[in-house]
Amino acid sequence: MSIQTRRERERAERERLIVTAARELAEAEGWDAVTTRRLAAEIEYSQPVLYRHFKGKDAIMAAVAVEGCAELAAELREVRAGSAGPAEALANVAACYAGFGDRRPALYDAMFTHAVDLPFATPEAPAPLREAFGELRDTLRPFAGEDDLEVLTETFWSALHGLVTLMRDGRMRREHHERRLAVLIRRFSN
Amino acid sequence: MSIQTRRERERAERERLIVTAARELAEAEGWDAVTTRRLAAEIEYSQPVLYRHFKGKDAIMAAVAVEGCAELAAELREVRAGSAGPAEALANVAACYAGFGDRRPALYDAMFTHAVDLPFATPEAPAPLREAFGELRDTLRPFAGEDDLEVLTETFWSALHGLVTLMRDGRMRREHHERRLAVLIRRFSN
DNA sequence: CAACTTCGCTAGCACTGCTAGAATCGCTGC
DNA sequence: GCAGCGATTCTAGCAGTGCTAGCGAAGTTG
Repeated sequence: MSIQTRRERERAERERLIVTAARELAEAEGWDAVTTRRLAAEIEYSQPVLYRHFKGKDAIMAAVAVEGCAELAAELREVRAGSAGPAEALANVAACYAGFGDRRPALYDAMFTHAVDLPFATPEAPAPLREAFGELRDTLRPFAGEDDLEVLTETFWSALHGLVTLMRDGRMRREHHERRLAVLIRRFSN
Repeated sequence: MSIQTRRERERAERERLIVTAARELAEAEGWDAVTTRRLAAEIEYSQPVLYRHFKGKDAIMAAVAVEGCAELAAELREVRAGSAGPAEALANVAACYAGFGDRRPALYDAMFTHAVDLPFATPEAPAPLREAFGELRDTLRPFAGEDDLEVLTETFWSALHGLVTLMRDGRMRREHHERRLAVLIRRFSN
């Protein structure tokens, strides 16, 4: 069985190599720069190798997206844990989310902008996605009041998502970002 | 001057023809189907003609986006005018905005998702964009309280934008849409 | 009616995601 | 140690993309 396992290990390693290369290339030069040729050159294999691991470019992006969600979830968790009280947690988590989207636009796009056939709002969604959403939900729990927590979280998430994307594409003035965040938090914290 | 004006008129007509064809094709089959070849065939000219009118495909999308904004502004204005009181106006305008995005996904994408080099949050922004934003602003004015109206409007817009895009791409459950809208409106109406 | 200007078209470039089939590698049994 | 065999990787190519150089055919002007 040794040969078999070694092959599987190598295969898994190369799969990670692909995802990592795709992600780094995207973060450095944007997704437009991530062509199958370029990516193949980066991992020092030929193009068809990519297709032995993933169904296509979109599947690679989906893998990157899952990785990104895991990272986002970790960042949110840390920030939430380091906050003194629900109000501070809400503000910190919101700022953290927005900062993440702003700091890693390509990664954020793969996660939440690019149309990708990942199951999202279902039990079959990859764990990292559910964890990231769970962080938001736990942060909002103290502020739910009579609202359904799940629905409230989706709404708050929507607002954060809008803030990130509209600002990043230059549709809203960057210099108002902090004030918009403040407004959002104030409106959602009672 | 007659020949000159006739030529300009013909040129303007063809420009409208291009924009209309692009828009209809996009709404019918999505932006992926709007290739320069396909579009050229649709208007019964050859490809290079497109480039005598627009710098490239993005510029055509931008023109479609401006048209879409004019339409959105008109819809919002009508709905707002037909509302009895600020609270109803807020609910109606929000629902109208979301409905617009959901009903015309391709058009909405050109306006607010696709990266396009239109000036947005500046005085030089095309009138339709400013009008659409103005409708939102006027709707929110009664609820500004101590918040800056411009900032508040941007924040509310972000939330609506997030609701539309995240739901449309399947990242949030469609069946919660009404409840999310209700939560958003309640949180922003005091 | 000839010269000219303007304009749209044909043909083609460099690139994209993706894939069939050849070639090469490493493992296996003799 | 080596021939044969499978699995795997590569070469080469397809059909499509946005975009453009330069030719040819109009319509316009003297």
